[in-house]
Amino acid sequence: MGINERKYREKQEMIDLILDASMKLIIEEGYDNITMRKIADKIEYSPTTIYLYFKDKSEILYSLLNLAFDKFYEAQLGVQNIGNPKERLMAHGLAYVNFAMENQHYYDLMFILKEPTENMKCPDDWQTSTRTYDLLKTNIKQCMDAGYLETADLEVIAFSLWSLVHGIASLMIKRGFMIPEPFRQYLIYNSIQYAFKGLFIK
Amino acid sequence: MGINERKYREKQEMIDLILDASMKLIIEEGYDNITMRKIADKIEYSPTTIYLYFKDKSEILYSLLNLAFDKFYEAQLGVQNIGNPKERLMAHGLAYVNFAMENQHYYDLMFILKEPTENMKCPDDWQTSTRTYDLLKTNIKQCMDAGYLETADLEVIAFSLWSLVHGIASLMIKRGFMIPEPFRQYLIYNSIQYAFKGLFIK
Amino acid sequence: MGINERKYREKQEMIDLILDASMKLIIEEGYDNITMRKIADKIEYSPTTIYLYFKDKSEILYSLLNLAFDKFYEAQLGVQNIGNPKERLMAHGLAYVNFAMENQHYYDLMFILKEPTENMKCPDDWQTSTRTYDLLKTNIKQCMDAGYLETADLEVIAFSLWSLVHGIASLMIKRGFMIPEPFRQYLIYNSIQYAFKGLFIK
Amino acid sequence: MGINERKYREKQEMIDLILDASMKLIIEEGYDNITMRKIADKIEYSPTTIYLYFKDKSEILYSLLNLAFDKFYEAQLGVQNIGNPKERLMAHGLAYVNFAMENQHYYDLMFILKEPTENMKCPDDWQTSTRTYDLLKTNIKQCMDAGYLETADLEVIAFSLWSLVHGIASLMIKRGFMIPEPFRQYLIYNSIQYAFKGLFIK
DNA sequence: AATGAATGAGAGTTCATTCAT
DNA sequence: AATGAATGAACTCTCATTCAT
Repeated sequence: MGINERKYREKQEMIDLILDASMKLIIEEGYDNITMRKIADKIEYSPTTIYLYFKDKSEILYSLLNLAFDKFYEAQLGVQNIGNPKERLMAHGLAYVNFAMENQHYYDLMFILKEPTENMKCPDDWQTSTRTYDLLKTNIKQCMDAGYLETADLEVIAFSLWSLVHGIASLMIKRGFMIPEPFRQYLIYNSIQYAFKGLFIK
Repeated sequence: MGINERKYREKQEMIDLILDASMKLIIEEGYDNITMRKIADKIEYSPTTIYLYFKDKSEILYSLLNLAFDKFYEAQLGVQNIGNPKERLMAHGLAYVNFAMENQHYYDLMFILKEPTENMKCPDDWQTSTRTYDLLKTNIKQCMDAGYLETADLEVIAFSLWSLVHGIASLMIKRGFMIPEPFRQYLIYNSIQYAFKGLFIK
Repeated sequence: MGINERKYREKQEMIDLILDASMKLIIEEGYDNITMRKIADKIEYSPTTIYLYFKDKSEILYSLLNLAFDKFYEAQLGVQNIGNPKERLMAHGLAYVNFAMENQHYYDLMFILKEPTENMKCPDDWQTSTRTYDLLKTNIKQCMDAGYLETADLEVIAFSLWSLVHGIASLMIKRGFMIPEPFRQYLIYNSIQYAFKGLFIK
Repeated sequence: MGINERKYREKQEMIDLILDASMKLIIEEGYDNITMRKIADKIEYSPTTIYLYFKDKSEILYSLLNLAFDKFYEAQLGVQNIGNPKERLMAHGLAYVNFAMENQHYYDLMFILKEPTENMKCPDDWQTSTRTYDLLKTNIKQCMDAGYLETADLEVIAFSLWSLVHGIASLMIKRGFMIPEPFRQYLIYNSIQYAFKGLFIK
């Protein structure tokens, strides 16, 4: 049992090593400049070795994407223990953008880059990505029920809010480098405040 | 003079020919499936010829980007003759998203894809892209002055609104295919309405 | 002694297992699509294990070849109990082609494919393959002695007959798929008849 | 015109160069040990260059095959001016085997190796290979008409004769190295004589 | 006896680019 | 002005094989 466990652990470590290296490469050289050889170089193994742990390149990228969605989902769960629905919804928005800013490359992978999702063959895993959207809808629904938001089509409100935070996040990721730091935070925080504030009716 | 003019004109025509073909290829096969050979095939010249008009591949993409920004700017100018600032601002938002939806590949080029802007060496051309942002700010300012919007930091409002429309546009471009058509338009229109409505105070 | 015997028997079983799997693979996927990994998969052992029983891949193929020659020889022995030399010789020819048709991959291995024999290092085992030729010569000799065949150089007659049946067999194996089944049998049988008939003088 | 002609000629020369090198490689290292890189090395060009003249590897092999069939057909045409049908038919058989012996690797390509024909996508070119068979049938038919051969199913006789010469040829190619030279010729010639002689009725 | 881990060598192919003409 | 010819560098992936355990 001990032996199998160790082997399993070692296998997992190798997988993580490869995924880590791949992610770093994406960060350093961009999504479509990663090659099997570069990954191999980074982990100091031969390219062949990677194929012992991943069927092919797309499986690596797919794993990376799933990892990102998991991290993402967990980051959002953090706000769910806020009792007041209004505060919770606002916190949710902020958490969304904060996650994006702190994990820009994961966010890129999930919501900006085109290829990863295009190359994904098994879209049954889309649930991984809709989980979070459902969370948002729940929070909005509770705001509506508690009278914080005007009664309206839930889909519209949800898409509206998602667009807002996604817009902020992706603009910041793509253009943020042009905005000096203290101001960047200010802009993020107040934009969310400003837009959300308008929506609440009490 | 006549000769030089003709030569200049011919050179311009060739440049346009190449850019047109490149854009078509992007539309047909996606940004990173364009190759010099494919461009050459499309214009029915040899690959070598392209190098007489463009230093290298990235210069083509850079030109394409500038072209996109021009088209984009012009599309937005269309709403400027609306007299009422509130209506004008709302129309601006809609025009933004509509342009994005109707010119998804241009929009991609400008605001979503990573490489084109990364490979761009001379960012002094950023002005091309800020022109449009200035337009937005002007419209917001006039709304504020006319009492339609609460007085607040112009930068915050502008970024907030840009985020919203950019969010809508980019989500639709990346995920829109999952949403059936009549509902897509409904979602776009009402999301904008919903978010903007909250901001106006009269 | 018992222990050693058991070990020897086990070793033999493993060798057979590997050879069986290899032959099946040849049949299923063709001679040069066999890989050590596929053999290993088929026998549900690791690729490494195979190397405990065979020096390398070519040794497997060599063993397979020997196996084929044995099977081949035995198949021909079947006609030896026919008393009449003329009938026996004709039966021999038919048996030859029938074996080839029913064991196309073995036949391929022995007489058509190039690599197996080329890679074979120890051609002292050629005797395995000449055994059968000797059988043919014996049968021809007896036909000559019994006055069924004109007296002539035995080597010439033997080579002539071998050529005929080998020609039929290999053409059928390589091109047979183009000939619809009932006609294929007809062609095989009658070609042999036709050619042999000419040779017999009574 | 002169220029185009020269270019065309140079292109042809390059194609021939590649085909020659490929054929030599097949001779030296066997059909499935040829690689694009080895061909490139042999002609002292880069691998990429080959792709300027051939779509891919299989196109090279396909060309080689066609070349072989052409050569083969022409070799047989040589006997057609022999007036007497019987002599012509016998000469045909000899010419067949002689071609095979003198162009063993072409013969291999056409009639022995499995892959080339398997990998060929466009079997509409099979006519190239049936041309020769038709020639054989014509000669047989004329022998029958002239009373040299018993009246029988033409398909049977043709297949019978083809099998004979193909058998001789392929055995010689595969096993010929074991037979010392003066005897090899003797064997070939007399086997054909022996087998044919039996068939003729006058 | 058996294997998991690892690898070097090599496969076919594509790309942006250059050079001589 | 235009191009045909050529290439180096790179790509993903597969194979037989070995070594330590």
